[in-house]
Amino acid sequence: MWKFGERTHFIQELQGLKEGDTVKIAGWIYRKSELGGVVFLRLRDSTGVVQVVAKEGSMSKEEVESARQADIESSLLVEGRIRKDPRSPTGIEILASRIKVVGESHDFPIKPDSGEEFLLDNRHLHIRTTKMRNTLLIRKEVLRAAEEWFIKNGFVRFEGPTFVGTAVEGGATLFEVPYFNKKAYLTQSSQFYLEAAIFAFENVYTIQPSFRAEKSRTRRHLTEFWHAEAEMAWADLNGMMDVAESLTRYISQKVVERAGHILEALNRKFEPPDNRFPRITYDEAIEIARKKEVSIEWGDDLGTETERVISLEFDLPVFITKYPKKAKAFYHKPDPKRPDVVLCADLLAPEGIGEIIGGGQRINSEEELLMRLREENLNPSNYKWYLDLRKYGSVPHSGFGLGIERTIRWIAGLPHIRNAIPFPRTPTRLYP
RNA sequence: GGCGGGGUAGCUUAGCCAGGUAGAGCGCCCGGCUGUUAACCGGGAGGCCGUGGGUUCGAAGCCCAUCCCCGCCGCCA
Repeated sequence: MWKFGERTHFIQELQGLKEGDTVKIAGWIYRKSELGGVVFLRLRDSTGVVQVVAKEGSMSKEEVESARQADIESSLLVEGRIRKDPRSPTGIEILASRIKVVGESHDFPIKPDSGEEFLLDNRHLHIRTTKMRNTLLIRKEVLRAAEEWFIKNGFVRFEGPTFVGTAVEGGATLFEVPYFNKKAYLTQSSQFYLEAAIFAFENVYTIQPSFRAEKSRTRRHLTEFWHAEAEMAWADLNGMMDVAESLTRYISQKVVERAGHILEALNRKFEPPDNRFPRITYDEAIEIARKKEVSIEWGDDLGTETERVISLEFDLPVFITKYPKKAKAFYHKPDPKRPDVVLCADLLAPEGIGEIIGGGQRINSEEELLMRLREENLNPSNYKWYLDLRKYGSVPHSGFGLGIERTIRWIAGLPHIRNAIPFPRTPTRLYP
């Protein structure tokens, strides 16, 4: 790890040292307790926490006093000797010979009993706390594992634009932004662009933010969320589910493998799914829901209640396939054997978390696509380039989008999706 | 868009139903303590009870309006 400034060791590296070794460490005051002439500082850096002891004998009275004046989150440079002492929280501590306050901090606002809204207003400071750092380290591993799976499986990374001219899905809510003398929108999915990319690279993926201007005040919605999307040439619905399942399993296994200790620190007992994910049809889902006395009409989209009831029936993530055509967006390919349903699949995470993946097989014939656009009262001229993709060597293809924050929420067991992202954006939150 | 809950000290909140001088814990400030672990002990400061109006001798509490926040449903990842 790169070291800058005067420090000789990261805190994690201290464990291997001998009693009496001289070190210079740098960090922020995590906790402080004073007792007469002794000041105990627990100093945190990005690798851990260690107790620093400031007392007369190894420091002047004035230096001890200046350590006493330093409050929580002050940044310090500490020079001292290693001491092994069972009274220290980690069994090791530093008897300071010099403490330099680099940046003062007075009355740090984040306190143990701070409320949710206060913490969100102070998110720029809250991310320093143990719980937030641990949560964001899980996020890091989820993103890393996702990227890694795609690379290992030969997918080509491809980015769609953030500014777009038209909606991907008719009806979905877009953020409008001024674009010189035109109107532009923030992308809500890169799907269409990935569909263009398969003709060049076959199997492609992207991991980038998507934006939805829905006033959804729930624990599973953000207006800006990170979206891992994949699109595969020649893949049918089952091929798509194989990819989605392999990716999801890989992410959950790698997070446990690399950050299992962090999940433990978050008090999360998480078993990565081992077995093959069940795949049930919409029709079967309706049956299960009705047995659990959820009233639902065939043709309705599955509500949150239905999804929860179904996901609680399985210990594993479960795919629900073949929804009624009218419940899904126009680009889903109707089942040739049964045209009132489409070849789509949603993946529901266990524990009532709900949908983390949505996808399916796309219509690959221009005629069929035009027909569906007209059925949905959409203007084909708005989809000119998308229709073009069906004119020049079209192939069967499928794809899906995975919600990164929803996946993090599931794996880390978070009550709310907003803690799965450093600076959440919701209908009411644009600060900090 | 529909339904429900809530705004009281820097933070977390009690008090509201049954109107009568606004209370606690934490934090903060001062003092004490040479082994603290979210230290402990003593003292202190800090509130137009979201905002505007009404009822009343008297409103944090009742009534009306309004702003803001949170959750659930819908929509979705």
